[in-house]
Amino acid sequence: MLSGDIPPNQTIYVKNLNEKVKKEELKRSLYCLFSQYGRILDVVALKTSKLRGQAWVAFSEVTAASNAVRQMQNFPLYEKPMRIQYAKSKSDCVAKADGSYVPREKKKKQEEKGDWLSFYNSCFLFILWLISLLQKSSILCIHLDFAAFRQGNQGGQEAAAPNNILFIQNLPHETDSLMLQLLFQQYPGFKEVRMIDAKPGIAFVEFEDDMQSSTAMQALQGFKITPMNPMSITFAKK
DNA sequence: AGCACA
Repeated sequence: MLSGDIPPNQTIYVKNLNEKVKKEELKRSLYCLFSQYGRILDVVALKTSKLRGQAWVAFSEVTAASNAVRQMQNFPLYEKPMRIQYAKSKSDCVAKADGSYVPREKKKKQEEKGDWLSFYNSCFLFILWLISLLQKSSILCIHLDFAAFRQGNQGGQEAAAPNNILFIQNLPHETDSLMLQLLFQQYPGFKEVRMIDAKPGIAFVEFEDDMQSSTAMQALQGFKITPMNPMSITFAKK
C-alpha cells in the first residue's frame, strides 16, 4: 500500500486503530511496537469523535519513520491492521526541538487578523441578521410585508416555474452585488449575483439547481436590507 | 473516513 503523496515526515500518522482500546494503553502499545525503528519523541492519541482510531508517532529521525511506514504497514494491532502514512504536518514536539514552535493560540489570531474580508463578512451578516430579527417582530412592518407579498405575486399573476436563477426586486438602489453575494452565499449551491447598472433595485442570483435556489428563496423572502425594502424573490423567467 | 499536539 502506498503512503499516498504525502512527503516524508519524521512523524507517522496511524489509522484504523481499535477504538475500544483505552488511550493510555494504546499509546504504550504503539510506543513498544515502533521503538524498534528508532527513538520516539512522542505518541499522540486523542479520543474525540473526529480523532479516535488514529495516532501520531514522532521519531527523532525521518529514516525511522520511513522504515516504520513500510515495515509495519497492515500490522494487526488489537485485531485491526494498522494503516500508516507520514503525518501531514510537523509535530509540536519536533517544532519545539528545532525552535520553530509557535503556540497554537497565536497562530490562529494571526490568521484571523490577516483575513479582514471574512471578518467584515461575518460582521455584516450578523448585523443583517439582527435587523431581520428586530423587523420580523415588529407590527409596524406588516404593511410592508403585505406590499412585498403583492409584489412577489406580481398582482395575481401565476408564480414563475422553478428556476435555478432567482429574480430579486425592491432592493434599495445603493445595494451592490457584494452585499447580495454575502447574503446569498450562505446557502449551498450559490454561483453568482448579476446586477444591471441601468436597472437599479433588481438583481439575478444564480444557484446550481432549482432545489438550492428555492431554499435560498424561502430563507430570504421578504428580507429587509432597509425597513422600506423587503426583498421580493421570484424565480427568473426562463 | 477522520491529520493533532491545549
